[in-house]
Amino acid sequence: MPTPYLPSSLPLHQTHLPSPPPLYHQHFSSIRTHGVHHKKTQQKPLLSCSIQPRTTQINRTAEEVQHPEPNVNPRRSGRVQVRYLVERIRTVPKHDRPEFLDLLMTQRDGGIGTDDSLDLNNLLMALVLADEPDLALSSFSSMSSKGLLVPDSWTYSTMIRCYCKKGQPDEAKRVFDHMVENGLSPTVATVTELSNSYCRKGRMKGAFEVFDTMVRIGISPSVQTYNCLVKGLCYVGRVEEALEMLKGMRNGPVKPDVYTYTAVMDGFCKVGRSDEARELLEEAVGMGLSLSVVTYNTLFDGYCREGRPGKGLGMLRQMKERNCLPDCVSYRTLIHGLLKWGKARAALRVYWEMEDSGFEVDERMMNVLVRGLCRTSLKEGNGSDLLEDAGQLFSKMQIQNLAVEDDTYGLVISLFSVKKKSEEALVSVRKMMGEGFHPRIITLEDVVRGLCREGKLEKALSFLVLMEEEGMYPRRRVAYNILIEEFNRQGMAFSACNVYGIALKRGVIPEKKPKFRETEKS
DNA sequence: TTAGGGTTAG
Repeated sequence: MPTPYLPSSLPLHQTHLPSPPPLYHQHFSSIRTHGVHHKKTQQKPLLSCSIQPRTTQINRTAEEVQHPEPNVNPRRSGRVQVRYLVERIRTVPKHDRPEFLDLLMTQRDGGIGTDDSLDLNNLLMALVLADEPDLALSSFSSMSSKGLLVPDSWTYSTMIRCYCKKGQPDEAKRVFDHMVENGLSPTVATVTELSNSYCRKGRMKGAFEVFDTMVRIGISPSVQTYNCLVKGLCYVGRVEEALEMLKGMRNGPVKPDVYTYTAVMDGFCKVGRSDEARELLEEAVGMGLSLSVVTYNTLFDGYCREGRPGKGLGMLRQMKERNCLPDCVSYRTLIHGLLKWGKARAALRVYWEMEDSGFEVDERMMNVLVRGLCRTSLKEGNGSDLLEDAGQLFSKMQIQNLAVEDDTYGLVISLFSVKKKSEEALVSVRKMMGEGFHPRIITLEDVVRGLCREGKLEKALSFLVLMEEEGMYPRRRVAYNILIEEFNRQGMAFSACNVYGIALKRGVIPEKKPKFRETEKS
């Protein structure tokens, strides 16, 4: 397949410059209107002509009417024009954008309604910024093939960005090589992006090739360039090499910064070497770097993964002492980690702290937290004091209109049932079903058992019948057994008989039989 | 000239 960045009609010879012919260059920076156009427009280059005031323009498109001009005054300055174009592109629905571009390019004023010419490089850049790399590439092809645009350094850099954004480093590399062959020098940012595009795919060979080329052609790598490589090495598990690179940087001209340290630390954390990551953190402090919250968060995650969330908790204190404020991610990471390792109480304390610090706790987090509290409380048995906390959070979710997930409902209902709060359990079952969830059988059995334990046998029975009618009860026999057993235990043999009869009537033969005591039998 | 590159969670 031909690559769109080099259309066959592209006047390549003209780009073989170190320095372009003067006349050409004149056009280059402003209008980029080359090739032969319609006779009518030859006097005025297609895209650079000035136009009449906007009021006299009759043929305004529907889009223009619908979307009033952004309040920007486009001047020739590239930055302003790019920003203006980005805003305009964003006002157009995605599927209308190709058509909108055609319009922009065919309108005599370049569609920007001012005296300024439309700089096609700006347009391409605007497309990239509006997250339209494909459109930028196809526009580039058609511009080139129509002879409207002869690419310069900036055009190529924009193309490189497009391909990187699309996750196509090889395509980007081809543009880069083409630039190098033609003596055009991309900036260090562009080359870094290219190298990073390889890193993100774990293709370190490609990344280092780009790095070598940049050094060869005299572009000095920046700290960002190194950081991308460091991160790439970690990504493919080559953490030792990443560490070596960091050490090399300490003695080299480009010193490591907090990003470098964080990247290597993350690498170590991801392979279960959080303690070494911690050592790096201290080393960074020793170098006078001021740590970011991300650095700490990385370590929190590492400790939590390793099953040592308590270590993370200690670091939370330390970071505050060092005047680094925790953020949402810090709290979320720790809460998740603590819950994962069964430290529900500690998680709850972190949650309170998070709330006190003014952070919003999202739906998912609340669900996870409530479930964690319920699980721990159920495990701890009767002595557990967590029911109250779980209940409080659960009602808070409802007050705040946060969606309760079905598993959360299930655990809360079980906990209510076990803790002799059957009425609450019933309310929640109703609510859960009202939201279209189907309680699990085990949940329903917990409810029945709970009602029995509280002596609400009639209620248990009618609950059972109701659930059956709702089609919720495939394992009915178990529930009837629970009821019969409970009636037996309480010496209510006639009620047990009653249940047994109902079960039979409904086509279930319970394993448990009503038990009459001696006195009752006689 | 103009834009643009690097760090954290589930």
